Amino acid sequence: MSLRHAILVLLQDQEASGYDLAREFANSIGLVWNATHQQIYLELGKLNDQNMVKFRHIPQDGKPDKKLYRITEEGRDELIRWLRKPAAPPRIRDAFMVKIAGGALSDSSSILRELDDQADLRRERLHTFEALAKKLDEQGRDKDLFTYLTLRRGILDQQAWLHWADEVKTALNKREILSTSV
Amino acid sequence: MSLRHAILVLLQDQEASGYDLAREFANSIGLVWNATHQQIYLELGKLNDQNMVKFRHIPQDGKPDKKLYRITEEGRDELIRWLRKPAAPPRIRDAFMVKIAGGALSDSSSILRELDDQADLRRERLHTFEALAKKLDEQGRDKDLFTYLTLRRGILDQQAWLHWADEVKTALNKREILSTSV
DNA sequence: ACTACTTATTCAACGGATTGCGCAGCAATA
DNA sequence: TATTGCTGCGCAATCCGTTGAATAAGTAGT
Repeated sequence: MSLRHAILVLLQDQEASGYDLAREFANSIGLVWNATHQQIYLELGKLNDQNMVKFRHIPQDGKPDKKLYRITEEGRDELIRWLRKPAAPPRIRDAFMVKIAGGALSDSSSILRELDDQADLRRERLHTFEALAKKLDEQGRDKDLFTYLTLRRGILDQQAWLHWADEVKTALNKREILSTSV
Repeated sequence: MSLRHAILVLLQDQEASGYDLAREFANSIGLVWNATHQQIYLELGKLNDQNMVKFRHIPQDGKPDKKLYRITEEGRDELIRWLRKPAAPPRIRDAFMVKIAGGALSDSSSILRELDDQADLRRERLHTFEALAKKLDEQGRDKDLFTYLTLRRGILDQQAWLHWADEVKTALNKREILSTSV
């Protein structure tokens, strides 16, 4: 229910087009909430219908025209109202973990292979988050404290995941050795 | 796309009714995938239409009748096929984190209040997970290794979250002091 | 010259998920 | 006695999200 609110948060700082927002969802906010461009354009349409945002048409040459959206008073009110009431706990839907839970059916080797792939992804994310956090830290992080804290969340999350992956590896290896030695 | 597979994983070990499954989704598997009873009954219906599961009707007295589902050959094949192909990365949708990212609008006190509420929840979960993991460990965890590893994932996740919460608290307190001393 | 990518928006179809409701009887508690 | 809670199943409306595609013009690379 709160793609709308994520959008309103982004529009808080600056006027932006749907395309701009889509890029931010692929980066910064994507850490915390993700959405495709189709969803974003749709939601912007609804927000506009409800007068939470308004836009102006910007003709461009060389590039297609765009619509620059900005948040309205109503939008800001709605956002503040939403911020005040407690957030619903995130619903967890992790397909890879379902595989682990049902792991007795797979063979260890295929689990380990996928684990490594996922670990590569996580490690990559970890590095980009760390680089961004470091940059913020050098600029004095108080200015963008909340961006910094969001990044920290991402960093700790990846680290915990990678740590877990190590546990899985050692557990599966130990098991492999036991079963082959019998 | 894989509520169905989570259900098949559960039906792997034992015959179960929709109600039983709903309870497991609230506990064990819920750690990793959650679903309401409506979704589960609906999905069981579809799985039955596709011959992935079959059921027998159990009349009960004192309690309403129930349908005990079990997995079929086709169901097991489908599950194995699914296990073989790589899982899509989970999409992140954390409303509370959206609030943090847009935290500049809220006052620190309301953020801290909600942070504490969430932390209570996480701490509670941590304890139940730890208790379950300990129990499994004592029974020799190799039998239920994958359940154990799933629990470990939950434990590390809660710990990382709580650690992050501490960071947020100290950061916001420091900031509070700075702003009030000026 | 051809391919691929970037900027920019939108539509249509489908499937997944949520919300809300309804039925039904038993057990326990206030 | 009234209310709440547990066991058990299901339907319908709506909303949210995904997939796939179309359009259009510029730029960068092989």
